[in-house]
Amino acid sequence: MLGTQAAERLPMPAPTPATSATPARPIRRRAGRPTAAILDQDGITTAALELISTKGYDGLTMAALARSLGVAPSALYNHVSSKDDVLLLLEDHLAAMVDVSAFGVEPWDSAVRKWAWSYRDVFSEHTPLIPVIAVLPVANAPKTLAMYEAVTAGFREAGFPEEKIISAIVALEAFVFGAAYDVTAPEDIFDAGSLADQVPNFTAAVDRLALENHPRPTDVAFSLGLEALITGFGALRG
Amino acid sequence: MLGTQAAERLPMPAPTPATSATPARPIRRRAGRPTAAILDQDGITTAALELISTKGYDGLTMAALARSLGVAPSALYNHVSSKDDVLLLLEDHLAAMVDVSAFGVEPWDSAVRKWAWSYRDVFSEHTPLIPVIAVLPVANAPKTLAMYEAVTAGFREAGFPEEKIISAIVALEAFVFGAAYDVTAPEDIFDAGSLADQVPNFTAAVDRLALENHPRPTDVAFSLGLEALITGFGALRG
DNA sequence: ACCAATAAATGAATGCCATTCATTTATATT
DNA sequence: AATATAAATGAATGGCATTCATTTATTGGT
Repeated sequence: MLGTQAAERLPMPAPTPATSATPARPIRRRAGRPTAAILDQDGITTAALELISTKGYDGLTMAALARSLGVAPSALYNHVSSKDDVLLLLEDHLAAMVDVSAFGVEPWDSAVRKWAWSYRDVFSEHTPLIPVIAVLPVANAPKTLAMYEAVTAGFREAGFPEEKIISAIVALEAFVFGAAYDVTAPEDIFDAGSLADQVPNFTAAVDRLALENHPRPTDVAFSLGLEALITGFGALRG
Repeated sequence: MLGTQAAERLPMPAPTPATSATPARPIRRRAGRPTAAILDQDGITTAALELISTKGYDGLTMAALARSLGVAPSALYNHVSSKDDVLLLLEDHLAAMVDVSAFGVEPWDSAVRKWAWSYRDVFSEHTPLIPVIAVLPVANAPKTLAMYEAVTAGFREAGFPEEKIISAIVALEAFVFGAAYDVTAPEDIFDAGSLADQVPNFTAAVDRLALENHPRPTDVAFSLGLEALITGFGALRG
């Protein structure tokens, strides 16, 4: 789907008739306004996601992005103001993938649970966006705003005191973002190595957790914290 | 101009390692092993912190760091393997500033409270380190390890079930890191701007919180979440 | 139907960045 | 005394985001 969309935007033959069926890279297009616009923000977002999924965030450079779209790097700047702007587009796209469907339908606690888990899952694959989100005014991210609206409405309907709704969402979000980082941590992150004998309590606790043989320790920690937050916040409802 | 080191233009003498009697403004040092080593990891860490406090993390470049120490950029690589290595040194230095003194002295809940608040306060000034911490094996960070040891011991002494200690700490840490980002957010981050009428519940909740007129909304959210976590985890103690 | 303005592309800079490398030389080791 | 090592220098290297002058097809006004 991604490749298809990008390919459809490629002008087939402009100066020299191209015989190749799949001109993935080096079409030489002459400068000047093309018959139809090649780029737009949706296409850039889609191409960026595709690039990230294959090359990771290290591979997301303006040059690589332009190349995947069959365009010169400078052409991108007619549609985004900076690379941060691209990250903003990505963030808003991903916000729309977070599951808020249970709010107003299921009980408050299970709606929060679904939201938080999906929120964490979506952004654990995109942690480089988190520093951007933290500083991003929501006014520039309509889908993110829509997510907040759904969650806020769910809290209100559940009888949450109005003046605490935003604080509770912010706290849950903080936990979600931190937990998203935790997902990316290497398995042996808590291996103390040669210093193990200097931290006996810590080493024992790490070993003890390993004995439980959980498939994903990060999920255990997330569940533990999330349930505590849900229980604590649930008590605030009137 | 490119070749001449800018040490002469330094407005203030660089913080030099205690072991070095090197003049603050070396005019032109010839290549080769100096009488006494100019650089070491402590000096690099101190200079990096100073640089960050004046120029921010954007100003923390290997070139700027070298300049503040009065050496060539390449000299740094005799003492650190990469810029990420510098960030690691910073992280470990900061971990030692986190307050774990209450564990084993005060009741468990107030010890956790003090730890979490100071942890957040320390790293809210250093959020660019958070992505590094998340992937950093603790074996390379002795002071960080010492912090974990103190916290783990405190949990055990408080009667926390051994197999849940690490998960609880990980969850608390996730919340702390996320909250550290939140501290850096601009005040008007939740201003929906022209889209306000499309998100009435959200806008109302934001306005309602503003009515409370708290000095720092971020602190209200942090307190709300932290107290829920402390209450929830406290119930796990045997 | 012309003509000016605009939008959207090109490619060639620009300047910054982390990192590497050959070289130098004072000190430490044998 | 000879040699090895540690720690510095300065000159690349390659990658990066971004800017700018230029080109040209389309649009909108008269």
